[in-house]
Amino acid sequence: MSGPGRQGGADAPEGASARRRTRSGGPATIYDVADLAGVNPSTVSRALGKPGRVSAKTEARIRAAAAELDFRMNPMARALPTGRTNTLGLVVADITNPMVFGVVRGAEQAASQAGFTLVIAESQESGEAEATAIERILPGVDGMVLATTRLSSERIAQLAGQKPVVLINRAVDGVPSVLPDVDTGVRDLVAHLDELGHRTVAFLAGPTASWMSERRWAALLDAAEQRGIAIVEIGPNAPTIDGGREAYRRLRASHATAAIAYNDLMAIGVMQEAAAHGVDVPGELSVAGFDDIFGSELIVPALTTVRAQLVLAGERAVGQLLAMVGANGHDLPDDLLATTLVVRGSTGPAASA
Amino acid sequence: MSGPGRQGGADAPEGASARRRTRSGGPATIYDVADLAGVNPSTVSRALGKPGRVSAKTEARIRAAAAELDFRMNPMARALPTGRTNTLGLVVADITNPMVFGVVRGAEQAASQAGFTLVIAESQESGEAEATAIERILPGVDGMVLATTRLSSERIAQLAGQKPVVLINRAVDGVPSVLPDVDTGVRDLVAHLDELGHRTVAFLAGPTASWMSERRWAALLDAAEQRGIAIVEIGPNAPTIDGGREAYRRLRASHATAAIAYNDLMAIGVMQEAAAHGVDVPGELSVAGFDDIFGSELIVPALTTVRAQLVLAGERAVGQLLAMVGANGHDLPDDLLATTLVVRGSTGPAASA
DNA sequence: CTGAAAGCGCTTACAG
DNA sequence: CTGAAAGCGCTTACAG
Repeated sequence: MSGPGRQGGADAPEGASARRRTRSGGPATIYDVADLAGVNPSTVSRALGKPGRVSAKTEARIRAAAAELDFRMNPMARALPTGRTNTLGLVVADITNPMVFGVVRGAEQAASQAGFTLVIAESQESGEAEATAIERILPGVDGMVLATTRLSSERIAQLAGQKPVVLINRAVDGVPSVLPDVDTGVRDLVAHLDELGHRTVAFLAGPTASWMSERRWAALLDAAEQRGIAIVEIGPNAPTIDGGREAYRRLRASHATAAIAYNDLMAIGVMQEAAAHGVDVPGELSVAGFDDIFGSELIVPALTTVRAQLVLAGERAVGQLLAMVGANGHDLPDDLLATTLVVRGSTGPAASA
Repeated sequence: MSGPGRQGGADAPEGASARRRTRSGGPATIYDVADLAGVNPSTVSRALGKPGRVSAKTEARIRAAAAELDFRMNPMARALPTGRTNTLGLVVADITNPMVFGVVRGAEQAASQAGFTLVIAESQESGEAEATAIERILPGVDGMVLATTRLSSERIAQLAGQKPVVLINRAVDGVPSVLPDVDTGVRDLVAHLDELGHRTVAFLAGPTASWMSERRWAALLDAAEQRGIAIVEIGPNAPTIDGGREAYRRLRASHATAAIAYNDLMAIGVMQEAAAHGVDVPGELSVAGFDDIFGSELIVPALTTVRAQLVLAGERAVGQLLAMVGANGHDLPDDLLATTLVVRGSTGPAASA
């Protein structure tokens, strides 16, 4: 009634007029394009598939016909004979964890830039759910990146035997992975606490199945030993704000003057619980985390943390994957991702014992 | 060397022994299953496709064979004859905006619960990029949800003509959408500010193409007029922390005693800039936002905001979509999603003029 | 450079 | 209830 549209007459959108010339009335296929261009369907396939395998003028005619018909290659049909779907899978533990945002963004960008589609699945921190999600996604992808997976090494190796797999924050023999340089960041963090006079610190571990939690713990153990600092591990805990809150009591019972949480979410939980108990951070308790997620800078005091390059991790992981599926000639650096200690307000001089 | 595995002998994993019985050496197909079960491939298809169309004993035999061969239906092959991919698309403006996390999670859960795969694409706040992303994703999905799209209504209507489309935070004639009850939340927020004595407030708008920014502004205009409160719109602005920071100067120039930002991210930016200028929130300036994202509660003072039900929005959107593609019998409520004013520390009595 | 044919792994009328 | 056949929209040797 009001405004243009609805008419569908002379100036109808391309889509509408294009549809008329179609065999089935549905979207155009290479047969429709072939008809319009006056060539064999196989020639259309070649012209649109890889460039330069068809004479320039034929290709031009075909492209014109394709444009006119608003032709779009059917990815399912293409996948059948080739076995390649042009789709990559990304499975993350908890899509709600700010830590994964960076990974997802990096992965999505790298994938779409290469003309690949990204399918995403969430494991919800459960090995069961993760296995199911992978099962569902596997047949439709050319490869997948597993970020902070909770799967067993055996299962991962088995998956990697079926399709290209790249790991983020997890190492398994024979499976490529993108890993941060944990040691450097941890060493800096422990040095920082040492300088502040902390003699006993606690590590609030993540979930049992978290490889990265163990990795961080191992690095902390080394660094603390070297400096003669007492260190204890408390956990396992859920890698969430609530997990941090729940660990608070045991943390205080340990009499540690500084807490290092498996990730920023847990560190934030500890700070909230401290505030609820009237315990000053960093006056009475220093708190540090890992990752530097959105929010770590907002909380007061702002959180001291070991920053990870999450977007880069996502990018590199799909870069690797693309190389493995033969879709990419990029040179792939396989060094560890640098890690940075970001000192903010949540760490301070050790409370006098 | 160390530990089990590598042998591939008698106790080899299912996958390995299964692969032997396969025609091509690759993954099993229905033909392999048919051979093993001694039936026609079409019977395998029926048995595994829809239940109860094959005799119980045949079905049992087929399932056993399928399990033995570790058979997984090839989704591409299935999609070709049926035209259905069992995949849904989700396109979001900025995957890095905490506001989308909830949507993604809700969508992913609803989709996977229905046995659907979720493909995700990011438009990066650009209509161009969004169009490209949609183009790339469209042929492979049964339908898509567009969250906070920047596309024109015409383009959206056209898309909706090709495949099922459900909108989140956007209304277009004839296209189903999941929308929050903006008016209620806004009314409560304005009442709250009125009670605190604010006589002039500013709205920091989002991007030009944001339907929701206009919607919120319209509701604010109504509510402010009714209460005789002066209101001005400042913008457009990027819907980010930086966007909020950049709007700060114009905000202060307006002499408004309270700022309502298009979203929480912008509100946080305003608060950061206020802090940088030594302006006390809420003593000298009240600030409020929309959505209640992760982080709004962490910042100090905590942010007063109009909470949206993001996870629910994601769930409902794919619920709708599933119904449209005929994959779901759920009854679909189409009421507006309730909105809640969450009063926290960032709003207080109006600074005396 | 281009055509004609076979095949990718399923589904679905059509018979029986 | 089950088989045999055709077809979904592409790609890719194989000829010419």
